[in-house]
Amino acid sequence: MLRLSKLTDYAVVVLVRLSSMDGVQTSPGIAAATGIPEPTVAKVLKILAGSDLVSSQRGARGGYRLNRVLADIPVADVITAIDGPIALTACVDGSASECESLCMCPMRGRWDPVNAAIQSALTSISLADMQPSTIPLAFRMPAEAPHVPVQSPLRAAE
Amino acid sequence: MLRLSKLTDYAVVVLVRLSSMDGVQTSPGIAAATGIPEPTVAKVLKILAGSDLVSSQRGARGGYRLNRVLADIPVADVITAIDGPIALTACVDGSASECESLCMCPMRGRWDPVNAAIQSALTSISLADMQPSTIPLAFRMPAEAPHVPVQSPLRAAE
DNA sequence: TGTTAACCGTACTCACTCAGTCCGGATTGC
DNA sequence: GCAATCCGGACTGAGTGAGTACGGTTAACA
Repeated sequence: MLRLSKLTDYAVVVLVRLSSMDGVQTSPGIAAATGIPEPTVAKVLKILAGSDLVSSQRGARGGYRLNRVLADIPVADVITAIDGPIALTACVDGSASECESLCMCPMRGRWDPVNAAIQSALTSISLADMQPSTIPLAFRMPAEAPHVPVQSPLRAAE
Repeated sequence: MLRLSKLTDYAVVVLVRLSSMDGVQTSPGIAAATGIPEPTVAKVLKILAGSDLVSSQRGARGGYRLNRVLADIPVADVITAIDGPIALTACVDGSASECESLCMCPMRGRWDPVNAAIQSALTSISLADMQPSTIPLAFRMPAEAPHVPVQSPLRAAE
């Protein structure tokens, strides 16, 4: 499975939550609203603040505020902020030190078109496209509901 | 970083190597040619055989043989064979048991368009596109990579 | 000015996953 | 029968990431 870190998933949840209310929101408040552990929310917000996706306000009555509207935040930005540059293999980003020891690697640079395709796919989708309003079913999922994931176009890949 | 398992990387190398010669090839031979440890090559080939990408022939003078030409093998097939279904988050594939304990997750199903975009991107690229001779220069990633791929590294594998 | 509420930064631990290895068995050609 | 090769499973060590804890800093407010 192409793996995305859990923190990235959390980041999207947090950003969507931030956009749902005006003014600043505290990390405990977001944690309570989303069900994500509070220290984890704080961790995610801190990283996002470092990438200028949100801005922080310290002190009493402080909190976090979204810097841009959701439609202006491509998914690629969130993934890059949390996980670092989007690259499927170590060969593509800067950290190819390991590969240098294996100089006969015949795939050097071959993943570039794949990475480029994924990069452009992720850039073309904004967080607004992932908002509940566009797929109105899932925001309030009753606890007893049998877990029926929204039908995924990816099931064909199995 | 969007993570792809090393085995998938190896699988591409192995498949390209298989396509470069007629007849069956043994895993020790492929290991020697690619520099990948032999048990790992065997592991990759076994998985690929289970996905009908290659066929195996047991016994003396046995080995592995490519079932299709490279142009008929999309990258998505290789990734699916090695890593399982292409899905960025556990919510999308079947293994969402963990998510059931967190029923207020507002992102349920939201990753579907992202996964679909990546799936189509990966399906549109075949292994033949990753072969050394076929990469158009314009496809190279300009960003943040002082690491210029070695030209035609596949020769080293022959 | 002191208290309080919130962010900030770092370090730590635990658990999980994956790459790589090993071994015995089955199959096939000579 | 022997040798070469694939087959299948189990095991281990390393790496990584999620989550936690704690003390410090900043700013609003009474």
